[in-house]
Amino acid sequence: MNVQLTEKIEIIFKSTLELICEKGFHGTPMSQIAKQSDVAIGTIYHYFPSKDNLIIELFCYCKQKINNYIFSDWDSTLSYKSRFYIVMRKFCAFYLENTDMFSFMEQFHNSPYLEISRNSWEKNLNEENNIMAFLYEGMRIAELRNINIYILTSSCIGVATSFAKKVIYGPLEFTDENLNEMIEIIWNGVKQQN
Amino acid sequence: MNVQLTEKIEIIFKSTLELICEKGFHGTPMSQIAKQSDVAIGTIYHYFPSKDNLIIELFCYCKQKINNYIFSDWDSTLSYKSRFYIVMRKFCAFYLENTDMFSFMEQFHNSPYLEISRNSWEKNLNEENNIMAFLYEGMRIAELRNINIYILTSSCIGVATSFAKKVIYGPLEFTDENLNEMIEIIWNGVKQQN
Amino acid sequence: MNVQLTEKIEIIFKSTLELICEKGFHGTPMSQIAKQSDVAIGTIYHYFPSKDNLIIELFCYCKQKINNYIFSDWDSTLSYKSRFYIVMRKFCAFYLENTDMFSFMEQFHNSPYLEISRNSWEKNLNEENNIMAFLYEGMRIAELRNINIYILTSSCIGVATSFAKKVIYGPLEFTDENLNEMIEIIWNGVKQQN
Amino acid sequence: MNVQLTEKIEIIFKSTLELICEKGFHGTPMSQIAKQSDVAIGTIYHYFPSKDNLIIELFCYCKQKINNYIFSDWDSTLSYKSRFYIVMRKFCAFYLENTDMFSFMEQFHNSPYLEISRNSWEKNLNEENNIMAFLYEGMRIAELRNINIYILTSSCIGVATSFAKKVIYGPLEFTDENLNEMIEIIWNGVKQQN
DNA sequence: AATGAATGAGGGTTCATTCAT
DNA sequence: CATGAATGAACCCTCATTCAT
Repeated sequence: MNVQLTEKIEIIFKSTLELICEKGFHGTPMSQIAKQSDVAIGTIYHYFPSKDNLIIELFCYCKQKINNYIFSDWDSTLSYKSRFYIVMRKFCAFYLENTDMFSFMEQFHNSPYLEISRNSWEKNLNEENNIMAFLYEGMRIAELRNINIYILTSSCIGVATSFAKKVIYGPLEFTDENLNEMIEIIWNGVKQQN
Repeated sequence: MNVQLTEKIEIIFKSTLELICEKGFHGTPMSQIAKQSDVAIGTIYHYFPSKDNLIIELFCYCKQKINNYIFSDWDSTLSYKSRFYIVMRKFCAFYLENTDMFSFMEQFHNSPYLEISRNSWEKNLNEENNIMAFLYEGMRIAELRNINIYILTSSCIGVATSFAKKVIYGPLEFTDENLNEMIEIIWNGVKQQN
Repeated sequence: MNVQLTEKIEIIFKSTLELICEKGFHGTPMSQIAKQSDVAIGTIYHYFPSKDNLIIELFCYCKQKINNYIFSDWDSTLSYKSRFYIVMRKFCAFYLENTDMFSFMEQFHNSPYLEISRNSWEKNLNEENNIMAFLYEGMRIAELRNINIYILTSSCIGVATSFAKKVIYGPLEFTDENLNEMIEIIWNGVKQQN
Repeated sequence: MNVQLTEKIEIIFKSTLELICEKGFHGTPMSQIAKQSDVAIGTIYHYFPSKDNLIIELFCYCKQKINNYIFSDWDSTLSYKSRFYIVMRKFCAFYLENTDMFSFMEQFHNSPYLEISRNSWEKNLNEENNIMAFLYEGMRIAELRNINIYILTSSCIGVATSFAKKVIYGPLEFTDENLNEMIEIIWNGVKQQN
């Protein structure tokens, strides 16, 4: 992120998330963000040079949020499998407690913004990178099968994301049982087969 | 689909896919679709009552296409596992040979269009439902673990989709080895554990 | 009128009247006139070179219709006053039985069409001219005050038109009593004062 | 009216009147109103949510204007007949000095706008209501014949309107003599007959 | 005579952005 | 810092008209 996180900016972020979740990127004009945030349009432009920039900064903000959430209270004494379950569970939990962010992130990931803004966030740490590091570790200590890291990351995140989407939009309940089932599937798939 | 598939409409679909893939929904004005299709704007509106409708019809068209692709040449004498691999492989192959459609479908699935248009396509057969039927069969004949169908479908499709995305945008090569690796992960996750 | 009055043309006129009455000139596209008339757009253009022309011809058609209606069954043996009442009564009756035409004529009279098309209809006989002749006669035989003919015509038609409008859109009932009251007002105003 | 009457809005109103008078509602695009007003299109939309709304507000504005004009300098010590002549004379004078408004009002009264917008203006005082009150008074003090109020109002306004139209478009001169003649006609029609 | 698919200029409207206050 | 009136390019869409059949 390139903006200081003042209270006003957090309000703008929050309003933007709500509106984009409900109406999509292009159903969310700056004028409405201003109104919902209870600031003038000019004020938003004081902090963000453009709408695109606001959205990209918001993306970075969300990445940071989930990243912090997943890897807070990290207990490296736990078994790898336990930590794997925790990571996956927290990934889902975060987005299911912050469906606005989930909706936003999914829209962002599937929009031209992603490529336009790659430079802005790629170097930063992000949840995927940290998860990547965690998965590398799993391979190194032979808890995970030794395969292409991108297959590994995309599999874990892909399943978790699909799961979250089914819960949010679809007919899947967010129960411990369902969550564990899902994680088990992917764990069984990626763990070192004996 | 509610439109007859004439040659003109296929051209409009093709142009729309190309443009949306490159520029996104909202970077693709009707005027450009018309130009790329070499028809007048009015002609598009002769077939589709609105841009939204064009996009929704295109979605249905794509669903039908991939569906036909996956389940053509279906050989029910093969083992379930073999057929599972084929379904997954074809799913990926289709989208990697039709990256325009992939990009479009992903954008669509993560946009307000999905809910707006649910009625238009839900009753139709679609690839997910057929895959769903195939997964149901797997559970019935005890080749797959007996779990919530939505966890099952979203896992399979989620992983395959992530895989395709990594190939298209990212650093993953579309080799048989990588493809098999990916399918193996999910197969190991969902197959009946003995 | 410059078109032969075939059955098809009468249907087109009828549809046009209905639509314009309900939606106004510009809420009535040629495509809808075609649909309502159950003919192809091209067919309308076969008979009328343009929409403007259709509307102007329709205007002439309506003028002729009311003209014929008012001056049919003309009994020149009646007293002038009786005939005055008859003319006024028939004027109102026609439009109240043909509110589509009334709405159309009023819109037409207050639109740029009127001037554009003046040449097309001015030379033709029309109800106003006949009424004008009738009022001239009234002055000549000293039944009416001897005043500017345009004040006379516009007064008679102005009152009758306002009356009809109040009946159609407003809170006035079309009873013999009200009708006579209205005619009496204008008759008292224009008759030769003794 | 629902808009504050700033200088800018008055310019927009004035430009709109001029254009609509010359070209009609539908020959007057927003782009031309903007150009004639020397503001950007967006500025008009800043004050009026739509073209329809602009036209309806303009209607209310005109009603207020003529109302104020007719009933300013009201001298209740004058005889009823004198005041009747003044009201009628002012009604005509206003529209003949403001032919743009006359043309606009007539178009409006004969368009679907009238019904669409009835709610917007019906509760407000308006010239017709005040004229109505004045005519009620005339009946109460036995200066006017005791008849249906709607016949009364529509007669007075109908004649005056026809008169103004003949002056503006037709071959009638706006002289005191013609004006008085017209008013006399209607006065003779509505006054208490002795 | 009759059809209706095709055209594209032109309309109403939106909304990211600017800038004077 | 904050405001929000003003801007105008660009969008979606309409509809009178044409013309090949």
